[in-house]
Amino acid sequence: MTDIAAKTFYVTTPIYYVTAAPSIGSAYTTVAGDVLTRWHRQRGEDVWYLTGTDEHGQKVMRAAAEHAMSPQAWTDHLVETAWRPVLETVDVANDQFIRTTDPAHTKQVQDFWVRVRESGDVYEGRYEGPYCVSCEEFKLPGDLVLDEHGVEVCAIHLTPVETVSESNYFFAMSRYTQRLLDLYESRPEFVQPESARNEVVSFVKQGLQDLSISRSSFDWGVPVPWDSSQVFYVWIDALLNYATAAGYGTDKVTFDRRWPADIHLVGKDILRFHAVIWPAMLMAAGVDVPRQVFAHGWLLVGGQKMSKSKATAIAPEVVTDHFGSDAYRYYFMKTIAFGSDGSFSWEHMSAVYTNELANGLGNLASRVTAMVAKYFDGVLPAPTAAGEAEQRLSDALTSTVGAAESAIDRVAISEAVTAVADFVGVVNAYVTEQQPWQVAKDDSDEGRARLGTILYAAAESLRAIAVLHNPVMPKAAAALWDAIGGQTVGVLGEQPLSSTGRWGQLPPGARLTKGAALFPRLADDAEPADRT
RNA sequence: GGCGGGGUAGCUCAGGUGGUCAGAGCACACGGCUCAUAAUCGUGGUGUCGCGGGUUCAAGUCCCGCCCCCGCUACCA
Repeated sequence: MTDIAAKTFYVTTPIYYVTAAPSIGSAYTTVAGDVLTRWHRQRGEDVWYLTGTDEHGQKVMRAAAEHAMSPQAWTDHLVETAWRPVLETVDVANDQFIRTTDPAHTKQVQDFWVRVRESGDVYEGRYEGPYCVSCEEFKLPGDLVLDEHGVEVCAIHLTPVETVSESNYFFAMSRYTQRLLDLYESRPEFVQPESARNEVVSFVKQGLQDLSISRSSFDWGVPVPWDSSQVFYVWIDALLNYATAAGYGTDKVTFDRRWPADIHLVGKDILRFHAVIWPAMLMAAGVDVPRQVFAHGWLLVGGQKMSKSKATAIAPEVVTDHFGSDAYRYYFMKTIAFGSDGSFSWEHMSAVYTNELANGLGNLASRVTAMVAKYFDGVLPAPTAAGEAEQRLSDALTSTVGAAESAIDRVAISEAVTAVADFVGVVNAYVTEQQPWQVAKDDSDEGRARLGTILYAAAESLRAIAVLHNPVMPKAAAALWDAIGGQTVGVLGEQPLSSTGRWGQLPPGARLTKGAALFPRLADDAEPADRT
């Protein structure tokens, strides 16, 4: 990790829009990024994990007004009471938290666009669209409904909309249509998964229009430096966070090392901004585009997309209060194929917790440490009588590590977690088949040797499981590491994943302790009535 | 309307290029074991693979038509 030449890995979450508090959906994205972060970090890479908040724009202004607060006071409040705390709720180890209201960011946004303007890709034009006088804002086609006379009216006020135009600055994005198509073509991994890539390509193939990048109808945004009557359109400011956070324009050495970002994790609702507008902006400024934009799916609750307006949004702490952060992370990472939509239900989560964590991993750790305590006074015996069964176990571990590592490389997080979970099952079966409690009845040297070998193999397997699960369940992995005397091997977080499969790392003589249950059985599995 | 994804066991889902592809996990049933968090291990699946045609010796797997669900089809984020 101190190797200066270590491979770098820069991963980002979206900058979350602070109109409300985080739900399990945003925490899902953040956890995914955290798992990738911890995984790559444990490979010895120089990882940087960025998350943060998007705080400008009309909607934030409006949300603030509804709470009788200034936009700045509102975002300060929400960031400090909700968005930063949720990182702890789901146990995320980000390196940086950027707010788009940070002066360091806004300054670079301005410089960036001055540069693009000087290169000739920004021009003044007029934005024209349907405008509702009562709402005092431009409307989108979807915001309009037809009245009984077939006239388009504002869906809120049911009054006719006017066609209004305002003077804005435009980014000549249309010039980048072909370069973007070339990008998607030459680097298929740029947008993933495949379904997301298809949508982006078909969208861009229609031909891109230029993008209005400033607004003059409100002032909660980054001021346009060459025209004080305008602020930048929120996305045009927000997307730049990924670069400004990495030192764009301020710290060349750092920026050159981190950029381009290895992966931007985004929900599929904001895919286009990241896969079309963002690379076009970077091209215009002569900056490398990121290596990958990965769109994950929706969290479905009761078969429907979770939604705040439908009151189906669930606060992460409602789940973690009951199941804990490790189980939260495990559940979402393992049961949902990353990139696909996924179902969440309290019942399913309870089942997964009980079967896989309490009865599976937790109980395995419990039975192994209990037997080492019972038969060897807590001191790990040497494996002096290893045979075919141990070889098979060791082989299973090797293939588990290989499968998990390759899955992470494909951002197939659930496959990686599943591989490790399956190995837990293999170890449980090994213990049951070897029947150490029967072997323990044999007091001969051979019997003792065999018993010691079985328990060693089981403990050594737990060692690997702790290392492999560490990126996903840091707290439980640490507790397990502690229980098997892992400190005799080293610091858990510094165990290289690549060599986890090397058998025999836990030294005989290590002290094992049966501590508290890793995942206690949960008595009351009823879903809290108030989930928001 | 166009484009893309999907409709497979009670539930959640796997099933490139057609022939052990009719599967996994959960749930359920039975059996074993007793070290362990009443945990664990083993065994058990006769499902019209959305509907109707077609191609083929052989089709969830290819072709045609149809039904249903979801996403995208640009400046809310």
